[in-house]
Amino acid sequence: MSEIDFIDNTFTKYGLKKTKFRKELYLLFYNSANSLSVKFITKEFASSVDKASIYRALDSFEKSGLIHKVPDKDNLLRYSLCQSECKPESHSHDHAHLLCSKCNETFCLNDFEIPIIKKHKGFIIENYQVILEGHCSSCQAS
Amino acid sequence: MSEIDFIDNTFTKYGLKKTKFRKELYLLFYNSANSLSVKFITKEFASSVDKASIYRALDSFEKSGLIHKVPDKDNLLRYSLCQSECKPESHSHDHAHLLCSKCNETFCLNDFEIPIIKKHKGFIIENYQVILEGHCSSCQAS
DNA sequence: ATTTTAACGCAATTTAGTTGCGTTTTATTT
DNA sequence: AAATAAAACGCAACTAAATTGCGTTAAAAT
Repeated sequence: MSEIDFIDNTFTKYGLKKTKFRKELYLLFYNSANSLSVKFITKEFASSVDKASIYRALDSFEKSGLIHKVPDKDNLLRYSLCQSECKPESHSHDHAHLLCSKCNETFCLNDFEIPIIKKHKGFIIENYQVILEGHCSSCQAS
Repeated sequence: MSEIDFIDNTFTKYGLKKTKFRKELYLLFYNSANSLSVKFITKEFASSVDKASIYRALDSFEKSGLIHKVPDKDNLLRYSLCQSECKPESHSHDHAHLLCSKCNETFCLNDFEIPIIKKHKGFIIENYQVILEGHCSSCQAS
């Protein structure tokens, strides 16, 4: 199945309209190894797409379970493609994220193993995330 | 050593001026089990202190190593008293935080054990945090 | 007591993100 | 294929968090 077909099927599956912009946006996530910040996405679509449309698209993608929020060094909105099969209202992303303090990128470390904990000192834990702060491979030279 | 003396010594140690507001602010952290949001702090000082002063105080406290940022459910600024001895530019908070999805509070779980990892797939990890999402004890009844 | 410096209040500004609304485009139904 | 319904769009206005400039006040050092 080609990328285009995959995106087409996915949009149909989640009842998303296939507009030029939204397909391109999803493709951007699909072809990106890392997470995408709103700033990056905005630049990518330059003046061709309004920011309101970008925010609304990201929001509906997230609600559909296509992408998920990831932590950002500056506390801004940042999203990453869902690897596992996510459904609306049941995102499950028990993998670690690395925030590079040099390039400010966020990387998903899908193979980072985390022990599953469900209770701790009276707290009921439903979901958790591990944020690693450091330097990514590209930023270690400088 | 009384609280007051402790705060006095700490302020001297880090070259912070002992103003009424800043001493009260630090005391607020000192007497609080949990983290404090800017909204809470603002309410606490009502109209007596300007928000600019609050933000500046928090910033200088953080730079001095007295408090550290903690994650917030709504991505807002939130701080917690440093437990270990932190120095400017070398905060180290390898403990977990629990974000309660009902009351939106953030709790530091200082006794939550995390295995120390320093390298992973080319990444150099300097610091990390674990964010647990769930319900705190007070919010389980409802 | 004087000077220096950090902290202050107030107001204006910046920036991320949201909302309202009329229009366009996609999907559905006839 | 044409008409209708529904989602997505652009534009502009708006909200709220956080920051900054600046003249004034208060604490620390001389």
